[in-house]
Amino acid sequence: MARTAPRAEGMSWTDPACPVARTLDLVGDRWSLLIIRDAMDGARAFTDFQHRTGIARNILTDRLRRLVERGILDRQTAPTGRRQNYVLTEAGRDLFTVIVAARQWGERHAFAPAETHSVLVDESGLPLPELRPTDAHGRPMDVDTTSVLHDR
Amino acid sequence: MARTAPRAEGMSWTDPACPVARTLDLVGDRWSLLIIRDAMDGARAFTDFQHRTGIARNILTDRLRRLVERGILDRQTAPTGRRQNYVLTEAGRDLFTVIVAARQWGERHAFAPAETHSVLVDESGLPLPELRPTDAHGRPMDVDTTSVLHDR
DNA sequence: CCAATGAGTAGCATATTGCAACCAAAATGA
DNA sequence: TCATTTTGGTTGCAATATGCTACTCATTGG
Repeated sequence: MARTAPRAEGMSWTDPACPVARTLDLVGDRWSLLIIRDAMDGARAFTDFQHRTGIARNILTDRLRRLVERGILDRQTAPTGRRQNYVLTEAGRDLFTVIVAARQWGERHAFAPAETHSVLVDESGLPLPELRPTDAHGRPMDVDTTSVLHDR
Repeated sequence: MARTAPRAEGMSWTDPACPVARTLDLVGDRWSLLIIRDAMDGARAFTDFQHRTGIARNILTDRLRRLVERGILDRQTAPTGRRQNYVLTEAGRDLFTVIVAARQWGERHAFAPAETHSVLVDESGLPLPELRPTDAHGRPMDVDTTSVLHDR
């Protein structure tokens, strides 16, 4: 599989050298990650996404088209004819880690102690442990034990 | 430290039960995560953020204010007088995992093979290994080996 | 046949962003 | 000392993006 930058022509990057900025250019709007979240949770059809997110339909049309262009969703016309299915590509499925990180941060910081929320569980029903960046030896890393090399 | 939902009054959640949606409501706009990225990389002053991101100044003013309101940045007036410093709170620093996940996805999927990009390294200069969600026993998890419990 | 569903489009109103100019206090520097 | 620059904004206006409502047009299901 050829690995190419999925930049639909005409698109320009906010900060061409920064992977964080590129990711945000591709999926960093108000709705894209929620659409991807729902795709991961089984949504396939246009109306699935519309009902789960509550997004305006013209915007949904546009976001689905952009996500397809950008190689994150694949649009397949169902054999039955008119129905369209939007399924995650490999790049889309790989956003799982980003979604999990966002989910876990939200659980820790965006809920009052008494509030309940949905939970991500493994096949035996246990919640996933918290993601943690580490160095090559498995030692936990954070903001002040890492740095960004801006050259090369 | 009291753990309260940082919802500045008047704010309403896109999907109150979903931690992903709440995270996006708090930092999911075009600029907030880039501001946080720069804060993690040493930016403190208004003009630091303005130069690194290239964001319009009125929007920067607004985003900094919102991030402070939402408990992600702390605004401190430097002893010297006029200068303001925006520093990450504990919740802000905890977004490290989200930034790392976004960065690594971008490295994998938003660059052509020949392109170069900045790199996140540990104290000995080695790039951080890739984050991977696992279950309680350390087995790698992905989209189809997990599910979201919407109740509770 | 008739109603409902799926996947959109079109037109308009509102909200959000971006740009350029302006401003005042503090620090700098000649 | 006194002008200039830096810092951290604010204001007004233009350009974009988003959302709401109504309309299509082809299938399905009964």
